[in-house]
Amino acid sequence: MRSSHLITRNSGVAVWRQIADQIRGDISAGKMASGVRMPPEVELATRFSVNRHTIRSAIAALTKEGVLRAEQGRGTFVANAKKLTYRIGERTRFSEILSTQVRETKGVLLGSSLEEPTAEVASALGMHSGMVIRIDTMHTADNNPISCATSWFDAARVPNIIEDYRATGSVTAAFKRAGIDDYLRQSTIIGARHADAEDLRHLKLSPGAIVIVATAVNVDMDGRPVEYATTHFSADRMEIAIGRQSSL
Amino acid sequence: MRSSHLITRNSGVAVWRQIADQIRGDISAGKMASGVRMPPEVELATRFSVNRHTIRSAIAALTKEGVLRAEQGRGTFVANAKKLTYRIGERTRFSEILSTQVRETKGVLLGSSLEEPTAEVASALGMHSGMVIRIDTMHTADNNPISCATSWFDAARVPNIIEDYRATGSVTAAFKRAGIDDYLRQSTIIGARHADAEDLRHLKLSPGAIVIVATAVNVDMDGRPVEYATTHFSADRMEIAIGRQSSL
DNA sequence: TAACATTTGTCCGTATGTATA
DNA sequence: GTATACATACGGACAAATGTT
Repeated sequence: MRSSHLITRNSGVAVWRQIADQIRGDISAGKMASGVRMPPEVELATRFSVNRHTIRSAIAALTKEGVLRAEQGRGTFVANAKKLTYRIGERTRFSEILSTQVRETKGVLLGSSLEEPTAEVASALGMHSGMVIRIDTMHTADNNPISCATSWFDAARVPNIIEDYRATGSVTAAFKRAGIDDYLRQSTIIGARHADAEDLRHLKLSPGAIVIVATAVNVDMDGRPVEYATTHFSADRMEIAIGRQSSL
Repeated sequence: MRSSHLITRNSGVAVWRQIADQIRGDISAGKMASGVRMPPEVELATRFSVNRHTIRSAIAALTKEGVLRAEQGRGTFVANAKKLTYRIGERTRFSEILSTQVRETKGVLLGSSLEEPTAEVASALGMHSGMVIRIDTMHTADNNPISCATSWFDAARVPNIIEDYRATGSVTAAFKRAGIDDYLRQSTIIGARHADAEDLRHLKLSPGAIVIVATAVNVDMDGRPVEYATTHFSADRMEIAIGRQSSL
């Protein structure tokens, strides 16, 4: 399809990192299945037209990330596997979406605060006065970190959301305790950027990694906004799907 | 909100490039309006905790990209502007989506071929036999490149798609000529990755840049697939929206 | 067992790029 | 602009582990 082993020099991005990014991309795009043996270092070196040591730097970085696994005398193998798919629709529930793809999902509360809403947050939540509760969370699938999020709620509407989330590890469950039995996804805006320092720490990524940023508004059954959230997904572990069915 | 002027060292990404990426991101996120004067170099240097020479390297790179504009004796100014929003729904038409945000959009045919479909393409188009036509296209908004795409079509269904696209610069218009008056977006899968060499060339990006990859299936009014396409958007110039209305 | 090819791991030195003072 | 320290990339040589003949 679309594969060019081209390296740009003097670009501020080290050659070993460009190669590592390309290999990681190929793996997470499914071009090399889990457990498959990589071509030997010398072959990769000629393919990318670089020194073997440069290939070794790239492999070392990917080994540290857990994407590859090198064995002396035998070769280097693909350790990681396929991407998860996060399907966005009217009913978007984190654990439900992934339940068919992984054994277990978990949500952890990283921090929280009661704060004055910014114009953006107030507008998204349709608020004219009052405070908002902000919670920072991190989510894992089968104990692999896949996303971290910041959510804002109207403090008057769900005053106990912090405690409820900590107890349940789920916004859906926390909403139920606050009397919000159901809610719908009103809008989602999707972008992508380099992972920042926080992303690197929470998602266990290495610098230069990419995160998909989804900014969403959830509304109750009367159409009133109840949650405004931005979620950062590791682009190597997750893709977003829209529409009725997968085409792949 | 979420802004850390944090730099990761020894990551394979030069500090000047990390700073350039961050400034470019801030600009396209709308944090600095078009035409605004940048803070002086010394201030940026203290803000990022780096040497002034390093800031100069970052600014030089962004000037070369056209994101900033340096004026003799006056200072450095933001040349570029806000992100465009690509709203995905049942009726997704490239030029219609952007018509309210830009003056003019254009589609250019980069290349085309008649080929044996891969399993992925055949499955997406619901084909069991026959050849597919592949076209590579590039799209601009007000003469700025914002996306490039590869599309596949059933050759038996739209045999003249290449000529028709070249003449009209639009899939919608080319479909009309083939008797397909209307079509709907069935599914979209969204991911993000580093720009490859082709992306860099077509979208005029610099290495390390990020592209949003949207893989879509369009169906005719009878629900039969008519187009399978993967589009690469520059993540700095575009974001994807889903749902009824923007929340921002 | 032994010899051999293959592949990863480690060491040397050298030139250039990056970042600081 | 100059000087210094470190990261990056290259070239070569050899050691260590593995599998095969």
